[in-house]
Amino acid sequence: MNTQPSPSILRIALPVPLRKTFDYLPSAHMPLLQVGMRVLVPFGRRRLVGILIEVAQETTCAPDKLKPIIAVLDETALFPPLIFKLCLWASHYYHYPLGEVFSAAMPTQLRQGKTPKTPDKGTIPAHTALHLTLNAEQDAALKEINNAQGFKPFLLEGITGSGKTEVYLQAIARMIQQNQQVLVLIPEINLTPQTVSRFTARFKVPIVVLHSNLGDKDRAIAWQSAALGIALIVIGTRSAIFTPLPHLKLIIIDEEHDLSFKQQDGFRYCARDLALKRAQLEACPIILGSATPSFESLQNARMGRFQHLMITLRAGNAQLPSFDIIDIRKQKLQQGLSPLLLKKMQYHLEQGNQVLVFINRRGYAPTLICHDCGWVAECTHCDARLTYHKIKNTLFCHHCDQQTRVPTHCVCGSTDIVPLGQGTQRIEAWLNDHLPNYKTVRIDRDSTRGKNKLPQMLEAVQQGEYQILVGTQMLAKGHHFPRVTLVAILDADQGLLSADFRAAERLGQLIIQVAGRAGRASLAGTVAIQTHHPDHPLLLQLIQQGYHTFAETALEERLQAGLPPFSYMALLRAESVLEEDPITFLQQARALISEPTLVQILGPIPAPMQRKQGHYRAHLLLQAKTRGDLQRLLTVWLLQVETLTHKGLRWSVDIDPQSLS
DNA sequence: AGCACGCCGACT
DNA sequence: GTCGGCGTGCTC
Repeated sequence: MNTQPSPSILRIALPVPLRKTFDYLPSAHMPLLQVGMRVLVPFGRRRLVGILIEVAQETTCAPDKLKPIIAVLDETALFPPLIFKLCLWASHYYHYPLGEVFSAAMPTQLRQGKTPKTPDKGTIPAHTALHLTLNAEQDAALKEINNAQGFKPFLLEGITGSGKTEVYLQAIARMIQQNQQVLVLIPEINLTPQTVSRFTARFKVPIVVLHSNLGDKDRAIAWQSAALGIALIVIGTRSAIFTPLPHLKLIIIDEEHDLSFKQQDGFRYCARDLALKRAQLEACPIILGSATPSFESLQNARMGRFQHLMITLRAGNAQLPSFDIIDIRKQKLQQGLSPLLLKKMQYHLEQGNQVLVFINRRGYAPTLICHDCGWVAECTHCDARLTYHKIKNTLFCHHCDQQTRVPTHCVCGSTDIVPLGQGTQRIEAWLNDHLPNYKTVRIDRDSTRGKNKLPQMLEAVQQGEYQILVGTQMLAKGHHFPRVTLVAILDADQGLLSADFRAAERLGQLIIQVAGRAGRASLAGTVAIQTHHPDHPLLLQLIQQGYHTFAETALEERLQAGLPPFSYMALLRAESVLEEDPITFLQQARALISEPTLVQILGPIPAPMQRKQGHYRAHLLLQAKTRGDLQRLLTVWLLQVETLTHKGLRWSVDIDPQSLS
């Protein structure tokens, strides 16, 4: 196509799943234009809000196709240059259409073209700066952070209870004294109340919180308050990484290993990685904090790309928990609990302490089976068994939320249909029956649904209303149970045996995180781990030498196997209601790659759970020794993949996939 | 992704 | 004769 000279061309990124921008003409009365402004444009029969990318002098588009824009929606760029650059970078890195990246980067109301309201200035009372005394390690870490000039990433590895938060707080205090802004990213909504109250109690400065439960209106106001420099501290989940902050001088990623920093659909960005890019653009320090750092971050620290700060002592006089491996081979288990574990539980309960029972499976039983013929209840939309929930006497699919009545008869005519395996509900019920003198509370997604349910339950636990806590992952995240002296991990084997190369890393993180709930204050804690593999070397290393040594060994295995973080992956995912289509599509996509290439291509293969929510899924995995090799291939290849048309087929690229399912 | 246009089956 | 199924194709 010829390049046509033209007076002025407005290049616009639009929220459509196309890897291109669209050119428009200015309208009659045009205010001063800035890149990063929102504009309203005609697009087919619709009107869309887009972002001005460039004012160009020429276009490859046929002149008769060009339409004038309808309106300019901002007086100044909604995306200041730095966030603009971050979005451009993210679009390239994650191979996601630029207009959709911008769309994801702003609050819903602004996406809809509404004008942001100017928030109140907010009163800024004098700082309070009542700090706790730091121990030598905390103090050394803080000094390093305070001395940082320009872009500088820190990995703050501190065991649970070591007072990482106090280090953050004092680093923040210094920034806000100078009227600078700080961005704090946290993993989960559940953590928000505790973290926020800890910050608000300490700092008498405007703080805004950005999380998914915020209404559209409140979110837009909070965002604007940050963008105008009114809020000095911004605490948010994943998407807060895109908030403009004119005086940003420090970024903190708390629990940096947490998977929720990676968006698992659509624009599959990792907020932790974007935060590193942002800190680089902002030329400011960034702290990645965790008791159980991701292997990626540990490797970055080993390579000297991150400065590694370690806190190995617990704050105060709190003692570290001790670990007990319970060999459950040949043991007679009662609802997954071994006699030895029960004995331990009873002992701790008799001492007047609390016990936490961790099982990563909600519901009553993960399977419902016919005792006469072996039939099991399966989801009609997924390749998965249905989980029996006794409380609602219903079968649920945990992958698509399908809900089914519990059958009274099997197809074979038998009425002997029984639950198989254990979930939180079953353990809870069994403990209520067998330890009736102690009150059990169940904490999982089902029991904590509803506003304030979780905080209320946690409060009741603190008050000592319950002696036994049964729950899932939720229990591993951030909440402190000072009176818990025994943590029981009912089944460590799944993590040891899984085919996923990240399973060991996840298990190590989980065990250490759950263990961190116990043994606070002056009460020593014990962690009991039930397993059929009591001699597993990684498990032994984890409990005998700690997470760090465990991770070093596991990283060595990754190196030998050429797996991340020693190689880089991209996953092309495809799904369709037709069984053959995803594989066919991926075969065609693969054929578009001119081999030989430095990128290793694996597949296509059916996804681990081939059918999910009525869709058949398949994967094509790309792996390379360097990011550059992978990125170069993706950039040209995906434009070709985009031209493949398949009715009803949906595909997406996942850069640095965290889960290969 | 929307939202058209477009060409084949059962309804007033 | 029309309403409507979703297959294909375009959007500056």
